[in-house]
Amino acid sequence: MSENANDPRIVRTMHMLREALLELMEEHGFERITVKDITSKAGLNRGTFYLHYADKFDLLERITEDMMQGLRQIAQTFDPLDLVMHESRDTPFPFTVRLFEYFGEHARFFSVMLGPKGDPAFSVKFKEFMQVHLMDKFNEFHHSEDRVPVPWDYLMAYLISAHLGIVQYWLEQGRDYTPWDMALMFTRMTQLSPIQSAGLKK
Amino acid sequence: MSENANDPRIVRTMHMLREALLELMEEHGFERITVKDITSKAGLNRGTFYLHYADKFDLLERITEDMMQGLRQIAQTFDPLDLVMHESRDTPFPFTVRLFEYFGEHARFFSVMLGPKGDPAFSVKFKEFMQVHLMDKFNEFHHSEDRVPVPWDYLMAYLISAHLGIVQYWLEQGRDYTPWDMALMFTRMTQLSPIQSAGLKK
DNA sequence: ATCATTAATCAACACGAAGTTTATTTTAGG
DNA sequence: CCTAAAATAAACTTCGTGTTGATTAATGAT
Repeated sequence: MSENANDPRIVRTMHMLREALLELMEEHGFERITVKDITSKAGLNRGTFYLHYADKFDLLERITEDMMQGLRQIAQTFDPLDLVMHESRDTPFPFTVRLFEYFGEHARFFSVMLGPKGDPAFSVKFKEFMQVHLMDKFNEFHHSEDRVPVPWDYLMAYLISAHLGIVQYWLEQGRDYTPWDMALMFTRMTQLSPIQSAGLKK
Repeated sequence: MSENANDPRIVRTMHMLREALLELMEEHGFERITVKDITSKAGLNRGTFYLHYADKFDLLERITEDMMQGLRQIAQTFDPLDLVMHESRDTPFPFTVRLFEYFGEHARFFSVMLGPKGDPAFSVKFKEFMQVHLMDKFNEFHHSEDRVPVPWDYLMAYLISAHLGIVQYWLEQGRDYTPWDMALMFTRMTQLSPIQSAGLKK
């Protein structure tokens, strides 16, 4: 054989461990979970766990890294032309729609990780992602430092956290709107409020 | 003696355990901390811990409850007249100033708990507090359901999370503005952006 | 200053999970 | 069918937990 990551047994085992962890996190939160819990929920031997992961932290990190990778991949497809195309119309960025679709596809992960049983460090990662891929696109508008009612960095913190809150709430509500609706909310909120807070427009 | 909570030994011990926990959380996060760590950092016998708390979760809950109690006490002093008084002027609510002073007084706690090593469940508690004591005051403006660009509950989630983000960022930055400045930021942000997002004003 | 009360310390204990190791069984694929 | 590697099984050490009983130290009232 000699193959490693392609072995169907490994793929299957890792998948079951990941699913088991997320299910347990939903119930008890990461803190209360033991490796024993994970493997018994996955129907695997406890020793098998250590064949693939160092500990439960390692397992969570691997899952997280995969999800962030997925987000970065979507971010690559971002077209700067969209900024111009959708500036004045009341339509969402296709890029943002795609993001919400991704959240929906991996709803359990994002729901747990961004929820009350989740990992606050992940929220930070997530915010950094939004800073780079959503906010920095708008920073072209930011040139003059004078006469702004609110410091620029605080406005950024405000907006990023606000957007995170929207995603969290959407997941909590069981995704009661479509990704398209949500992306449109994003667009509207970033176009109506923040620009005025920054003092760039009446 | 027969006194209980007044005994200076108890007060001293509990205080040292609380301080030790917060220091350790800053370093390693709650998850990695053991009761052994806490007591040895506090310079106390491990058995002493169990004289006062059931486990490390219990300890954290007690601290948290005390802090929330402090917040609720401040919230009681809120004067509805402030809403009218400060509506059009560019001045912060005294109530909000007082809140930021409180965050500053207990900066270590809030900084840790709302930070990447903190407890996401606390952020939820904190949001609930803001919902009740900040947002619900403004809900008078909300009467007509039709023709709003963004659903009301999503706007609330947006605003609350945004405000939380401001507090978090302020603590991260080492409180580089005064509580007065911060409260003014709150006032400006809630007055400039959200009302327009709600479609109540051009 | 003395003394009864109670907190804090110390040592020992059983228990459970962690992480490792070795031998054995099962499974995938040439 | 047969080989390589993954999964299982069982044993083992280590470590933290939560508890208990005996001892020492401190507090506050007399």
